[in-house]
Amino acid sequence: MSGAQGDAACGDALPFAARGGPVSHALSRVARLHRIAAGKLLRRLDLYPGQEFVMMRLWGAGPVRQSELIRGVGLDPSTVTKMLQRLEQTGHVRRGPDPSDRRAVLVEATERSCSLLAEVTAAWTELEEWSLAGLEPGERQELARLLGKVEANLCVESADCLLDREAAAPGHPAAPECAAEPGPVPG
Amino acid sequence: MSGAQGDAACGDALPFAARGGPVSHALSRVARLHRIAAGKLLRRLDLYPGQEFVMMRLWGAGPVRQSELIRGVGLDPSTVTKMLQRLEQTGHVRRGPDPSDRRAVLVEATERSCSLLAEVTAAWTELEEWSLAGLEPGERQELARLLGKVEANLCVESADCLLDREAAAPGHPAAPECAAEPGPVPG
DNA sequence: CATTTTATCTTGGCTGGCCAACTAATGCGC
DNA sequence: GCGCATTAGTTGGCCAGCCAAGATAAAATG
Repeated sequence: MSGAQGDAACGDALPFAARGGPVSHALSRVARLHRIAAGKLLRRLDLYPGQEFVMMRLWGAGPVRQSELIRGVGLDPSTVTKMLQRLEQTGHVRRGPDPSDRRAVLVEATERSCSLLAEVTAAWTELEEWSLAGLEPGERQELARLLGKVEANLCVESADCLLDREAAAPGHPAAPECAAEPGPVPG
Repeated sequence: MSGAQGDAACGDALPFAARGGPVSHALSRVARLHRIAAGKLLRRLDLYPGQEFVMMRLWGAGPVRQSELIRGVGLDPSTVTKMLQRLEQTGHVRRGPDPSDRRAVLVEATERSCSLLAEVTAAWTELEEWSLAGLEPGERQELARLLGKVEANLCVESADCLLDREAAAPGHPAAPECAAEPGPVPG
């Protein structure tokens, strides 16, 4: 500090929301709050925010190539690698080599993790309902639609985005619980 | 892996978008893409995504108490501390003790950083326009409104959110460039 | 005045997430 | 067969961001 340089109030206090763009700014804040809320819900499930997306991809699918998983969640490969290392360490995930391609890695959810499926789904539902409280069905749909357009816009440049991966695939009833064949778990 | 344990496909492949909630999921993806896009724009300005918000608070204000800054951006104090340490190291920010309260720290933008104001503002505008391409004015407004509602919803529980901090503060014309009076710096 | 409470940072530790650079295995072309 | 590009994953480095715990200084309280 030491005063010798004079302060640097460049221009004075704009309303803040008026510079740049209200939507971008609101988006950042909402996303942060949303993530924090998700974190609180996931905490008791021994999951960190972000891991849910990976697990959701694994539940409901058998062993999956890591590359496919990466494409699915749309994150950086290194991010997924580290996340999987942690998920493996916490026992939510099992990894192994792919016999048909020795550089690939197969990933699958552990049986233990299956017990979380329902809870994570519930948490998501709760969070969704929470976030959208007071919004009418039409508004929710509109919000989803607008977010979709924004995502499409941002996608064009970002290069690595999913977009239209499961847009099709209509209503599976699908048991929310771990309904799959339990498969013999050797003692 | 080794197949001996039986796979753990809990339930089968839901449409994914159908579980939890489409908005929450879309929100996460959009936020991520948005942040990446912001990062690309900020990169050349020697800023990392997130720092913009802090700098925006500093530009347009003289020396600010760190605690006030923290309240303003709504982040964790430790986050802001570290961010400021880096911003100080990169010369964007200057910090010094508050003579009137020796545990407080005063923060201000450096003159050097002032040259970024316009560029950051431009980047935000560009990003905003980019994200919202193809959306009509009505849609943009609607999106902002809906995001606002969601933020309000998430705010109630999050405890540390801003919301209505500068809702007041009417139109400062305010030069977008470093216009401020050089003013005496304490110390 | 002494004690306790509160406010203001700071540090350490951990995750998510990115990029850049690297290894290893597969494929393709010659 | 040999060599080169592509693909798959990993590692290291860095930053944002959180929480929990600690150090100081100010304020409240006895």
